[in-house]
Amino acid sequence: MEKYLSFLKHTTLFEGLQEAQIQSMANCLQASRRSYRKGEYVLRQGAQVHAIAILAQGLLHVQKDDYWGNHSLLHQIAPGELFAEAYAMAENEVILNDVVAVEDSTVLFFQAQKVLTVCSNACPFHSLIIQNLFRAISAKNRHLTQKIDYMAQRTIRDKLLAYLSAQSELAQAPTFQIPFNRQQLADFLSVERSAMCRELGKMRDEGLLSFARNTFVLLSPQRANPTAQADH
Amino acid sequence: MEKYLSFLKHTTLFEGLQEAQIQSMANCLQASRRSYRKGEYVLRQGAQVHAIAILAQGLLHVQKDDYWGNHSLLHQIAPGELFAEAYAMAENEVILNDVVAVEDSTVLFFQAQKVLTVCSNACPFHSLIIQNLFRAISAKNRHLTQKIDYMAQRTIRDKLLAYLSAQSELAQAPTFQIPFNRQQLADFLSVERSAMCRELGKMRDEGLLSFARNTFVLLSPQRANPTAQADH
DNA sequence: AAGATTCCGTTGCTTTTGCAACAAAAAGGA
DNA sequence: TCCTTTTTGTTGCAAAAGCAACGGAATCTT
Repeated sequence: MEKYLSFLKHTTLFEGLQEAQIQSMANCLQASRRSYRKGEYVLRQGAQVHAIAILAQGLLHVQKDDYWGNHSLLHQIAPGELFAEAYAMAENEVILNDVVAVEDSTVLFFQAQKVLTVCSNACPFHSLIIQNLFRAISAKNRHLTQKIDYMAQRTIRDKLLAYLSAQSELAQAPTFQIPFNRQQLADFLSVERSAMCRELGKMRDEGLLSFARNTFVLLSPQRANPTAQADH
Repeated sequence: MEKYLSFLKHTTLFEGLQEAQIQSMANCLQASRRSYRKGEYVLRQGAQVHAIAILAQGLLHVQKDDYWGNHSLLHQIAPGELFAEAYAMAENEVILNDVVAVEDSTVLFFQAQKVLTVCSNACPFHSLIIQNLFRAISAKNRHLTQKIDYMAQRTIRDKLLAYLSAQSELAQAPTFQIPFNRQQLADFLSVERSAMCRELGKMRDEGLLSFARNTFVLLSPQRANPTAQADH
C-alpha cells in the first residue's frame, strides 16, 4: 500500500491528509489492493460489495448489457475516482451494473463500515475523511443528474449539444477533447452510433461545430470558423 | 419543531433515534422549517443551498425546464424524503434543477455543516445520523442510476417496460399503482405523452398489460388476462 | 512493410417518435 | 346538477432514429 500514498494524497477521499496520516488510516480502514487485466470484471451485476473502491491506475467502465446485447455505458472511471460507494453500505442491495477494466488497472478497497464509524483508536482525521467522502458522493450524484439532463433531450442533436457544451464549459474553452471514441459516446448517450455520426456531420455542415477524432470545437453560429485538425 | 418529532423518527435520516434524542439534536443541527403553497418554488436553478432538507408534508417535484419550454421531471419527492443533499456541502456549486411544490408543503432544513462535523457537545447519536445520511444518499444514487437505465432504452415501449416492471417488482405484485398521471409519466421518461399513450394502447392490445388510470397490471404474455378496472 | 483490426463516416430503407389538433371521459367547483 | 377544467386517448403527417451493410482511414501487430 505504501507505494500508493503519494497518489492517495491527491484523491478526493484523502484530500487534506499527509502521507503519514493516510498510512496510519489505511490499517484502520482495512485497505486492500487488487489488479485487473484489460477486459476483466471488477464488479458484476448481481454481486454485493461492502468496500469503497478507488481506481489507482488504469481505466474502468461502468456499463450495463441487457439480454439483447444492448450495451449502455453509464460512466467512465479515471484514476483517483471513487466507486462502489453507492452499494457499500446497503445491506441487501445487489449491484445493478458491471464495472469492467478497459485497460490493465489497479483498484484499492476500503471497508465502508470502518470508514463510517469512528474507530476505537480515534484516528484524528477520520472526521475529515467522512466529509471528503460525503463531498465525493454528492459530486457523483450531481454527475448522474447531469447525465440525465443529456439523455432527457429528445433528439440526438440536442443530446450532443447538451453533452458537448457541458464539456466545453468544463474545459473553459470552445476547443476540448472528449474521453470517448464514437461508439463509446453513442453508448454513453444511448443512441445509435451511425445515427449519431450522421447528426455530427450535419451539425458540422451547418457550421455549429467542427471535430477531428475526439477533439471538438464549438463555433458561435454566426461567424467564420476555425477547424479542428486531425492530430498527425 | 416539536410537532414533527414523531414524524422525523420514521425518516431515514433519524432512523434509530428516540424522539427525545432527535429533539436534542435538532438544536445542534440548527433545524428550521418553512411552508410552501402549491406551485411555489422550494429551490431554484442557479441558487445555492447549505442545508439538507426533508419534506415533512406535501409533495414536491424536482424538474427542469429549458428555454423552449421543454419540461422534464427528474424525481418526485414524497414526505420523509431527503433532498438538496447533493448541493449542501458543495462550496461553489449551483443548483441545476428546480424543486416545486405540487401540493401545499412543509419542509425542514438542517445545516449540512453541522450534520457532518461532530459538535462540541458531542451528541452521542451524531455518528448514527452520519451513517443514516450516507445510506440515504447511496439510495438516491441508486435511484438515479435506475432512472438512467429506464431512459437508456431506445424505444418508448422499452422505457415503459423497464419502468413498469421495476414498479411491479417494488410492489412485489403484478398489479400496482404508479405515482404519476400520463403527462407526468411522459415527462419522467422524457417522451411525448401522445406517443406514449399510443404505445400503451398497443401494448394492451397485444396482451402485455392492462391499465386504468394509474393502476397497472403486467400480464405474462402467453395467458388469458385479468383486467385493471377503473375505480368507480 | 504488409496484413489485420479497429474506428469513423456514409447511405438506403423501415420503424418509431414528435407534433398538432381534436374528442371523449373524469374530476372539480359553484 | 350543470358547467368548467383536467386528464386520457386517438390519429395523420412529417421528422428523426434505428438498423444493416459497406468502404476507407487510422492504428496496431508481427
